[in-house]
Formats: sequence, C-alpha cells, structure tokens
Amino acid sequence: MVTQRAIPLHRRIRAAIEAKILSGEWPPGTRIPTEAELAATYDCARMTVNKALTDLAADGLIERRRKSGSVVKRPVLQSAVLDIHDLKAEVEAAGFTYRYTIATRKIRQATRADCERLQLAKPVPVLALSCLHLADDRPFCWEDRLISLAAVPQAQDATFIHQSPGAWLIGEVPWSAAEHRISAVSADASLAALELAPGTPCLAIERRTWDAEQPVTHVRLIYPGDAHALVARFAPSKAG
Amino acid sequence: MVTQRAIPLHRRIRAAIEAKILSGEWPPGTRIPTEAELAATYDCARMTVNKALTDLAADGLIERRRKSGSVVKRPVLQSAVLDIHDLKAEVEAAGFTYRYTIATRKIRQATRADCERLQLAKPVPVLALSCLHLADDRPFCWEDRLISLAAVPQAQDATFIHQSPGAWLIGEVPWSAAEHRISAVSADASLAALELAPGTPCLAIERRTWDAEQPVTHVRLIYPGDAHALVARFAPSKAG
DNA sequence: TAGTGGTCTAGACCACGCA
DNA sequence: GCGTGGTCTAGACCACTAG
Repeated sequence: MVTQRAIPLHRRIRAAIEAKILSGEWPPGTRIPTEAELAATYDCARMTVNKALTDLAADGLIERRRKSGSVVKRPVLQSAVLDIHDLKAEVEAAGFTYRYTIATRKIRQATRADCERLQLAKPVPVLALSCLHLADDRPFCWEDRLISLAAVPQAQDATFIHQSPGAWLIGEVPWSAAEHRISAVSADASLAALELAPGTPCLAIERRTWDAEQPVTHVRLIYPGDAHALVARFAPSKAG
Repeated sequence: MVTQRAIPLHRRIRAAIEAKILSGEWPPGTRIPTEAELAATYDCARMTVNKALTDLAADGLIERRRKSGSVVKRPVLQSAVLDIHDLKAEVEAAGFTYRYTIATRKIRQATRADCERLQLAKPVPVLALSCLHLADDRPFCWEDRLISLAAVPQAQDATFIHQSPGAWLIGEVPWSAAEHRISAVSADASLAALELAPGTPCLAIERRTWDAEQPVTHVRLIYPGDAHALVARFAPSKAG
C-alpha cells in the first residue's frame, strides 16, 4: 500500500467514518466498529484509530461508551459557533471608517441594579460608561458598560477617549469566561444617539465577563436591526 | 509522587497550563515550554504532554508552531458557542406544554425569491410551509419554511400535522451543514398569528441547511422580543 | 541546519458498565 | 466476568520553519 503522507492517517480514518455518517450510510444510532477492528481495517496501531474517534466525539458526531462501543449521535442542527466580532474590526472589514466617542463616564458604588447586571454578591465601586460606535461617521452601535473596579482597579485611571472600553479590557484581562444574551428591543429615548425612529427594532447583545470567578464587566450593545445581523456557520467537517 | 488516578495526567497538565494563562501569569504572546521540557517537568512521556497541548490548541488558548514552539494566543472574547435548542425541547424545558399547528402548505416551482432563500442555482420544486409554535397555548414562535423537493422528495408526502417540519427533517437528513443569521425585526401583518401589537420588536433567526453541498431548507423563526432570548456561554476550561 | 511539533508504533494496565 | 474505551509509555521518523 502506498502511504499518502500529505494527509495524516488519523485524519483519513476520521474522514472515512465522517463520510459514512454524513452520507447517511451510518444513520444515528449505528454502532461503529471497535477501535481494535478499525485498527485491523486500516492496518495501524489502536492509538491512531483512537485519535480519529476522539476527534469525532469532540465534534459531537459520535458518542463513545465503554463496553457498549461508539455509536453515531443524533445531529444537533441548532448548535452553532457564533462569532461576535470586535466592533472596530467588523466595521473596518466592511470597508468603513471606524470612529468611537465616549458619552458618559461615572464612578459610583454599585447600585442594586448594578449588582444584578454584574452579578455581584455585594456592592463594590464600579465604573459606568456609555459610548457610541460609528461607521463612516454614521451611528452604528450604542454601548452601555459597567466595569467592576474591584476586579479592574486600573480602569479608574483610564479615560477611554482614544480606545474603547472593550479594546482596553482585552489588554488588561487576558482570558476570561463570558456569557452572552441576544434579544430584540425597541429603540427608545436612551438610544437617542443612534438617531433612530422610536420603535425601530434593535438587536441587543449583552455580555457578562468573569476573570477567575470574579465579575469583571457587563456590556450591552445595541444595534439598529436593519443595519446589523449575527451570522454563524456550522459544518461538521470543519468544526473543531 | 502519588499518582491521582481520578483525573488523567494529560488533563492535569492541561489544567496547570490553563491556570497560568487564565491567571495572567503567562500573558498572550508568552512562549510556553516545549513538549520535551514539559515531559521532563511532569515526568511523563512526550505523547501525554502532546495531548494536553493539542487540547489547548483546539480550544484556542494557545497556538502551536514548529520550530518556534507554542505561544499563548490573544483571547477572542467575542466568540461563543450558541445553542439554539429544539423548539419543543426548549418549551418543555421551561415547564410549558408544547403545541404546534400548521398554517399553510404549498408546493410550487421555486420563484426567484425562493431561489435566493435556498441559494438555488436554478429553480426546482419546493415545499413552502408556515407554522405556529405554542407554549401553553400561547403563540411563541412563527415559522416560515422552504424545503427543496429536489433534495428531500419525500417531503411531498409529509403532512406535518403531528410533527413539525424541523423535527421531521432531522429524521430525514441525518447530518448537514448550516448557516444561521440572527437579526431584529418589527412585527407586521405577516406575523398576525403571534398576536403582537404592530411594531413589537422580534428576534428573527434564519437557518439555511445543506446536505452534501445541496440546499435542503431555509427557515425563518420569529420570536417576540420580550419573550425570548438566545444565551451562549464561553468558558475556556469547558469549551470543547 | 537544527529545533520543534506531528505523527505513529506496539505494546501495557486500568476503569467502566453491560451481561 | 469481560469487552470496550481511556490512558500512558518509550521509543521512532518525518515535516516544517526560524535563524
């Protein structure tokens, strides 16, 4: 047998099994051969087959169980990786000039509403910001943000005049967990800066961020509904 | 050293490195030790370290390059796994009774608009459906769907009286690629079944599905904005 | 050219969970 | 029990690429 070195063996095994699943030859519930059987089929070590199957399981195409073996899972059509791009990158990718202005900036002891927004156990000093993002000087997105000064004390000295809070925070809080909430709202007086007719439907994206279990920030981004949409793709062969 | 068999070694190695990244001890750009160094540190085989690092790379926490080694990546805060649950499961999980009714069902040659919705190269026969999903007999979601009869000819004989098109399709087209688009719209006459005041903001989720490069279906789901939101979580340690 | 990750082997022992 | 996947080893050769 001629070994094709261009594509690793474990990938070829994975692809072969994936093809059988995607084509419907192995419908959901089908029990796939054991690692030992596949190793014999492809004349390779069990570890190599294991890598292929572990990969497929990570991508949700199969489910692995001891003793009973691996079976093809039912598809979860409704799951998708959502990429909410960085505002500046998003605007510039669309070929527009990005601009940003800060509207308000206040430091206060967290109110009860602030505690709920940040999911704080007890009040701490917070920085409340609101900003406007523009594409070609056209209002594009309204941002309403709360930053916990307990988690990010250095925010107290940041002016956010030249850099948006989001971009600044990425540099200060390297990695974190986040929760997103996407909903639809109606434009009202609080969104006057977006220059929309009252009642215009808007997309609202809320993001809560933690660093090591500590609440960091809560942001609410409002986009005019006709000017923005979120797009997500899901392809089994490309998921990873 | 006492081996803790409860947690596999490669997971413990992964967790140790992840902790250094998440804590900020290893900020983005930091070059992490080579596989050989880590294998010596943890007194194990290089393969074990390799599994830990491959894992971290798959989750996007590090980037691996030959010769130059592995480095901590910049975080992508705005990426999240979005789970758009099955409508029936979603309603029942919330403790309501799920009900479904079909409003219209028509077979026609694809119009130009249909071709655009399904991204068809040339017109084929299609099945156009509209349905209402109810939670505790309260209108919950309006569905507007197009199914390509070229891809799913057996849809011609399905009545969709007892089973919603989405549930039926999952059984007929086992696995597929999908594209989602989420936006905000205003309630209008076409959504009369949702019994909303005109202008009520609604969340619109569009999903296009392919099976082996062939367009299968396009669906538009409309939810009242105040009654529904999409939630996604992103936690580096849990991402898979 | 030499350092680094990518892949692969041919074994091994163990834990889980059906029978 | 005992079959299956989960993990791990101690090597090996190769491919890529930065210096």
